[in-house]
Amino acid sequence: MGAAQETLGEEQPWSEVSPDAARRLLVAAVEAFAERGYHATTTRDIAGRAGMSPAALYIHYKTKEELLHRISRLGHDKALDILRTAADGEGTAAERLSAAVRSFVRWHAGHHMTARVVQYELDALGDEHRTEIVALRRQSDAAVREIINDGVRAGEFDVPDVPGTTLAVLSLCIDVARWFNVAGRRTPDEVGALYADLVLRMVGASPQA
Amino acid sequence: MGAAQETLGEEQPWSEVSPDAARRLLVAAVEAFAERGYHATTTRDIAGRAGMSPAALYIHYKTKEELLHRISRLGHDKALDILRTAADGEGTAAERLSAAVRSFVRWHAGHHMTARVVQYELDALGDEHRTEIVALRRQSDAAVREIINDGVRAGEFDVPDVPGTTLAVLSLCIDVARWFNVAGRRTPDEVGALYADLVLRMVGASPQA
DNA sequence: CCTGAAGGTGAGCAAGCGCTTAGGCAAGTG
DNA sequence: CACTTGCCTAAGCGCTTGCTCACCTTCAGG
Repeated sequence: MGAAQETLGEEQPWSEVSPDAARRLLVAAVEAFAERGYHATTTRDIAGRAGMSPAALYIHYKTKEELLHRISRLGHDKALDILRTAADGEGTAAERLSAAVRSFVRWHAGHHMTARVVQYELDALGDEHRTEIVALRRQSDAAVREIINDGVRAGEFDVPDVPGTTLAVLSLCIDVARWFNVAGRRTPDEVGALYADLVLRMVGASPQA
Repeated sequence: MGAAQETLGEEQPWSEVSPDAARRLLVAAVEAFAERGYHATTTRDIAGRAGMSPAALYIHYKTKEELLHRISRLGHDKALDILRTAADGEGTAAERLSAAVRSFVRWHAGHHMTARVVQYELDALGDEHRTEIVALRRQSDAAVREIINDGVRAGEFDVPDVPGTTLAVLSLCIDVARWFNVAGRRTPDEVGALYADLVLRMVGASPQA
């Protein structure tokens, strides 16, 4: 029940965050936000999980909202990077779409705590921070739509409604963060494989691309 | 920005809730919870939207959590009713699955405020109330799995992983409540039709069932 | 050995929270 | 008429919240 066990699925070291105390606070915040939601989490809880006094938080972050923003920004950067890598990769549209869904889903399952905060606490952000993040999300949407459009143009896919299908594919992947449970029966890899297959069916790709 | 405009998409009268003051409070709570989340909503806000003093809330509901529970219970009852009606209906498995997805999605889009509260504020419930609601959700899962199993048995569907696909179908539909926007380009009917088609593809039904 | 920056603490403030209480008013009943 | 009942409010209690402030410790550089 402690932080250590809960974090097993999240081997990511958040290595880009320094100094060490700031990273420990950020990791603690991810856990707390994921478990109870942003608004139900107190700054005392975050500081306590990081083994510090409540005041220590404000040495490294101006406000509680800035902590959320940092998490959201890093998470969206990572998510967008995953999708762009797949979109810009080699291979047929089906192969790239499959790879995109597989790695995107694997990230959402393997880092489901981070992903939950990233995907479901968007409107806890302040106005400026939210518009910044929304811009990143539009880029994610564009990356997926790009692959699907390629597939349609190449005759690989049969998609009557490209924007709608793009939305559905992303929605399907994102919602993994809501239901995925480390104690469940499926590994992130298995869910990724299942979802890649389902998405190829959604776009009408010939089976087993 | 007032309550009236926001509620346009939700013509549902919550007719099962009486007396009138209790219903007004419940509608106000749905709006507030959907916009800001359960924890970020204050009892003063709810009472204010209903045109009452903060104390009036406690004449009709014991706690703020009881309000959430009532909303969640009514919403889950409605959602389960939609799925069971489709599952128990006439026609091929493809027709029943299509009808289930279409009406389930239409409800999530048309009542997206209620649905958002119902689907995304589950762990704000107290322990007892949550287990009660989780039981209802398992029944929803069973209803969808039943249709898919029927289709597989009849040779209509090609589904390698029935539990996983069931989960994905429900997940896809539920997430509509997160992104659907009344100001957006799509009507609930259009989203329902699109999603019914996508789901039939996911289960490998022959096109246009 | 002194100094100043960096990183931490304990105590606590102002504001806002969920919820309670005492009491008021209108309608229905003997 | 008196009295009860149902619904509502004004005031406010006890507590928690995000955040601040005065102060302490550690340690590198001159």
